[in-house]
Amino acid sequence: MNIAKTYNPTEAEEKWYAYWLDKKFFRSVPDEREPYTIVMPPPNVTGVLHMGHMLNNTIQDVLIRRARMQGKNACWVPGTDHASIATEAKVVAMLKERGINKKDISRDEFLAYAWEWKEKYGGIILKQLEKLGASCDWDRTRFTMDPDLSEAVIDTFINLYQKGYIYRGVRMINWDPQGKTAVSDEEVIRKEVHQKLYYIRYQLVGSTEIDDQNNIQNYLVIATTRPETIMADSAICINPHDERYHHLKGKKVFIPLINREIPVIEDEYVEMDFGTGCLKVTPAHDLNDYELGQKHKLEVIDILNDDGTLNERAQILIGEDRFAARKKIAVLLKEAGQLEKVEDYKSQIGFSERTDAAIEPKLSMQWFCKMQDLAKPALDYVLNGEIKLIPDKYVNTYRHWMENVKDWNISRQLWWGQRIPAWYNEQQEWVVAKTAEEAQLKFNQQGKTAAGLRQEEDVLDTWFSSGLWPISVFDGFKNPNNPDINYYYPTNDLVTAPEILFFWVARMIISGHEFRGQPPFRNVYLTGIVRDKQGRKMSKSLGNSPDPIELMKQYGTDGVRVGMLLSSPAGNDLMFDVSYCEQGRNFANKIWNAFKLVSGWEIKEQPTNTGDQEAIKWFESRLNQAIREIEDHYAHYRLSDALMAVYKLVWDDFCSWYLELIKPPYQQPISSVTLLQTKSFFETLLKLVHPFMPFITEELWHETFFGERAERDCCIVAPYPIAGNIDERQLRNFQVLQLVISEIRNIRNSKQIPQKEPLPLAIIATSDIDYSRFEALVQKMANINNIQYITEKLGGASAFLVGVDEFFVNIAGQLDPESERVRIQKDLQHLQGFLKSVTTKLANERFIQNAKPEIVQNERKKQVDAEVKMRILQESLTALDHI
RNA sequence: GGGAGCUUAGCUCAGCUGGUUCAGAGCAUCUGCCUUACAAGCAGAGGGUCACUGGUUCGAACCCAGUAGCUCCCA
Repeated sequence: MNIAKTYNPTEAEEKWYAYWLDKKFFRSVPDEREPYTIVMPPPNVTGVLHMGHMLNNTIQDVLIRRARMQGKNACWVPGTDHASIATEAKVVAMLKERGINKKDISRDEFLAYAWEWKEKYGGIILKQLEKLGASCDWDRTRFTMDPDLSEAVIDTFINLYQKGYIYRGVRMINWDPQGKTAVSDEEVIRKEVHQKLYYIRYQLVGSTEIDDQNNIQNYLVIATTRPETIMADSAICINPHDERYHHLKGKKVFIPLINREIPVIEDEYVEMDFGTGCLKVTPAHDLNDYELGQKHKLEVIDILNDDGTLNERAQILIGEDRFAARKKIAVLLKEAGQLEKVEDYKSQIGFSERTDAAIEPKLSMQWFCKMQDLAKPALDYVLNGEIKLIPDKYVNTYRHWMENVKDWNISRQLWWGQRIPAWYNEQQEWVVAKTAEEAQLKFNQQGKTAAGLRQEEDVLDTWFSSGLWPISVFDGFKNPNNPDINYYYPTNDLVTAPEILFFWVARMIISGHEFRGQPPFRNVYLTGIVRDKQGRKMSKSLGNSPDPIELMKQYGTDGVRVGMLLSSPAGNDLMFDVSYCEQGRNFANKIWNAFKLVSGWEIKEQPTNTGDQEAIKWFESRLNQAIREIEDHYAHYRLSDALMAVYKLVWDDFCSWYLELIKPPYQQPISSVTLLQTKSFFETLLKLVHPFMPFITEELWHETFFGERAERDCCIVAPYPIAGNIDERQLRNFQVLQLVISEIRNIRNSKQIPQKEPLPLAIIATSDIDYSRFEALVQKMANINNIQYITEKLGGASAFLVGVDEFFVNIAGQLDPESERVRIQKDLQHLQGFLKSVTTKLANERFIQNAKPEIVQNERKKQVDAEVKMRILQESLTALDHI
């Protein structure tokens, strides 16, 4: 048999991925089988594969491959999303490099460049997923801006508008002055920032006042982190209960530098112990102030331009950037004697997820989606278990969010994306319509002019389109009754990150309910965040993320997949370290070598011997037992546990025990019956391993050792193993046998007896185990040359106890009675403690009364067992005295 | 400030409905082996006050309360 010494992943990976594609194993079309569907969370079209994708897509591939092998019609839909802000930023950057300014070109020209960019770079991440072995149905690849999907977005917008969910309004929004667009609350990242708190004097209008200390008080002091916004102040607010400021009630003050008059108002909103207790109210530039302003009907003065510079309403520092203005105004205030002091101050500031610019609260006309009514049924799906979150600790988080949901700002001041289907006339009146013609018609119907018709400039938030993903990928909007959507929807599992539970998952559930009356999926598996060894999130800026493609080159794709999964329980962060991949690679190598061993055996037509029979009988049961365990792990989405169970089954049970048990002596043939059995075991193992390690399993599957394979006889579609009968007695006997062998090896080890030197074994068997059937196995595994059954203790031998049977290894004078005694006494002591705890328990009446009968029964059995063992050990101790 | 969660071996994590002296796995470590499948390996071994303090219970890693430390989400 000509087989390489170690497994060569690269070759196998290319070969089999191409083969699978060629044979269309990933392709899914509706048929009579049970469907199993996953829609891939569409990665950002600007993205390149990172460790998070690796984890996420490995999990999806494991699930989909297992389902496929289980005979389900497995469909995994891949795709990308158009990522408005990120892509637009990339395109703007590309144009800049070519010397083109976005301002100088038309929307259509810009979009042409954007599509050019998308065609060129947009497919990278999907190609990379192929390397990972992702068995997606690539024929179904979708992009959120594909014509059909875009149309679905537009239709949905119109539909929601007609139902009254979408409205237009001036709101305080999160403005990204760098991206020059609004971003949703979820796209704002809060960070703690060191700032300064400026204490500024506002001169009172008119009379002077005398304070408690008889000082003339002709000003008040406010504390703010944003002195550059004082020009936008509409009022000063005090708490009505604040006795320090009763004298200010009904007064007016001058804004420093510009000397505009503003009133002092009262509201309990003001915290008396924060700052000075006087709050400047700036409705245009702070959310809370805006609400306060609404309540008190204050003037709204917006002094900022879209790019974050001050406008003419500021009166001073016009054209300066907000941060430059802050520094300058501090100087101006100081010069004017209005700056009392400056303190250091730490606070949370929002930053744009995309551009990292400090978010500016800004009043703006935006499109909103009312969420409260939509959220209700979406919450219920999760609360009543129709959709399961895994792990379920996220149910609470989800509920909290859904119960306190705020209206969703769906408009973005960008060009790349689906343009909002709203139309304005020259009067700034507007209608919602799919086309210009329809808009015109609508204006006319309303008796309004359609003159100067122009479409809304803004596009819709990307999440608006990805929220439709599970329906739109199956064309469920235009053709709500098409065979695909009817067959695949609702999908089964969604695998995604907890960070986008609300961004995305909640919105898919909302759309699912709204447009199909059904949830989009049954289970949401939330993966953790991939972190580095020190627990830091992997990021480009830290440079602590390994390149996945490099990793796969180095450890093999199978190795990396195993590495990713080994320590990633659902919802828990994964402290990634390459050593996991190493472990994965080693596992691949182990399987490879096991195959090398088995495939190299000479066969002889001869009956199996007893040892082989027992080993086969045992492994068969062990295998079935393991299959059940693995099933249970899968059923609970404990993928790393399922993998570990497979790992141990292959490495420990199959390689370390089974193969060693049946391994013929050097250059001796093996019985054909045993080999046939082993071959079948091996195939079963390959199938169990396949979802985790698709490549090496497929490679070995086609080795001629397993016989000729038909063209479509591949591991990827081989029927997934189903657990058969388990012979409990055989498993128990083997546990004893393994302990015996282990004890003998231990004696050999501690006594420094060479491996090659055979030893004799004597047994006092009082249990019901028929050791004669296992003689050959013990001899082989522990290098025993002679087994005797005795009834009297064997003096001068090293003795040990397994269960209630006693074993003696004659180590020819090497026995050290003293250390034996110590060992036995240690055992005895242990048993004494054990027995004591059992007997006190049994002596306790309340235990007998309260504990379940089987527990009591078990305690009695423990008592008897311990007593028997102690008697035997005691006898051994006296026997030692007679040497 | 509000909410959720975590703390078990050197590391990463299991431990379901309290019931073996229940403390477990993988990796790492140590010892001995180049034994014809595999040194990317084989055979053994050591290692923990289950964060802390109380309580409930016949019985607590598990239930309850408090304390400390950490993480995440929201404001």
